[in-house]
Amino acid sequence: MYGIYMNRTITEIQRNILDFIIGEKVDRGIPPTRAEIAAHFGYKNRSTVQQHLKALANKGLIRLSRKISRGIELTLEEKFFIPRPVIGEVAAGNPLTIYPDAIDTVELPSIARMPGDSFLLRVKGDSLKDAFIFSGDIVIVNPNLDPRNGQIVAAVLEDAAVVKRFYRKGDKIELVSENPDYKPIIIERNYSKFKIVGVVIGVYRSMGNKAG
Amino acid sequence: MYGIYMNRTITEIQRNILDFIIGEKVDRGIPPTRAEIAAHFGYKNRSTVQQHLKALANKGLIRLSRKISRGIELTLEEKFFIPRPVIGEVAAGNPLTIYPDAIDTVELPSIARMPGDSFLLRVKGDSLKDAFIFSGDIVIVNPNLDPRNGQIVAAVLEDAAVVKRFYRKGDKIELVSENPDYKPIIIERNYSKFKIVGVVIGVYRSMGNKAG
DNA sequence: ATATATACCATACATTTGTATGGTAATTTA
DNA sequence: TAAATTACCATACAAATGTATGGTATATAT
Repeated sequence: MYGIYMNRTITEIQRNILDFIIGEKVDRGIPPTRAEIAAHFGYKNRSTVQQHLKALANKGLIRLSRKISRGIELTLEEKFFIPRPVIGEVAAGNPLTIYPDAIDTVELPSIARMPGDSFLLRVKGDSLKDAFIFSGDIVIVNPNLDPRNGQIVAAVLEDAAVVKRFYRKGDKIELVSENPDYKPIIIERNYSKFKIVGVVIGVYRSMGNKAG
Repeated sequence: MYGIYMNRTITEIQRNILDFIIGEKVDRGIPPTRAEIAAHFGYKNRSTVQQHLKALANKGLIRLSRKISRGIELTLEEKFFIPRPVIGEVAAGNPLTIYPDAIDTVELPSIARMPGDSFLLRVKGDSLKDAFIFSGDIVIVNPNLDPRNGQIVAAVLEDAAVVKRFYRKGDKIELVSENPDYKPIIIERNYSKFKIVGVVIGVYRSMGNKAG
């Protein structure tokens, strides 16, 4: 509509720079300066970076606030959604296999700033429906927390992953579904093929276009 | 107003500066510089700001990255949660009044980066429970979208706010609860005290400590 | 009474930062 | 073939930035 035709394809170098900017925003909380980008990629001056940034801006992927340090805004998906890898699907009902690589990406709101080592899992199954977690929801898992009784955790059990409520009972660990259709999983103390992956600290559900 | 002297508590001025930093991070995506803070509060130089920042850093509320522009890190809640104002409570059941100021803050994951003009509402009531939105959930409202039939919207009706499913039927707009206990609200075409606030694009629920 | 925290001001300075201009070279597009 | 685009380089500069020092004044704590 507006005379300028936007070429949306970006080069590999531009892609790498964009990824670096996103990574810095996510991990450090602030976008990088030209100098920081140049240092990261080994450029000897900032002009090279500036040209790549202008290219990215022309293609509509970022917006540069003039004269503002670190003034790089992401315009991905109308500035609102950022693709995040979903590293696996996790059974709220019966265990499902975790895939070695990310199975998918989900468009989390740019709200969805993940801290360094947290990750996302998509829930399959309905065993947690009484905890208001449903099939298709994205759970945010923090691997740095020790689970307390009653919290919902993600755990790996024989190369499969589950999301269930956690209870420690003496020597044993009990993983309980909220849904009475599923029986608790009881893990003995010295069972080796079991590992708590992290604590579910949040649930996100996109309301997309679908009705409900 | 000069408060009670206490080493660990922060003063009102420090609180205001902290709020401004959080707001800038949330709204603009980047923390402010000393100069920007000074301009906002009417200080004539940056040294005043620097002293307040040092006070905040001494009290553990922020961390200052030396020589890094905009290098203000929030250390709230282990860097993971950021308080966001909840501008009102919204009835999924019957309308509730919107308060002139933020009624509360909710600790969204720092994941929770909101775009400039989107906002959060906490849902009260159970009229949307069949859409899996429950009392206490935080809905993310994008005011820049035009609602389509079947989408869940936030609307203001005579100074109260509701979250309901939207249907346009000829001249009328129908706001439907998922829960059959509540009757649809029907708005005539030229009814002036009605306004669509935005489309609910996501739901976030923190899993806190509680077992629920 | 003395030390400390708060709350502003002014001045100063070495770096950093965004930005511009101009150059070389390879590649892609029209 | 000509014109862009991409991908680097070097140099330059005004403005912005973090930071420090020192001053004045008030309020609080020991």
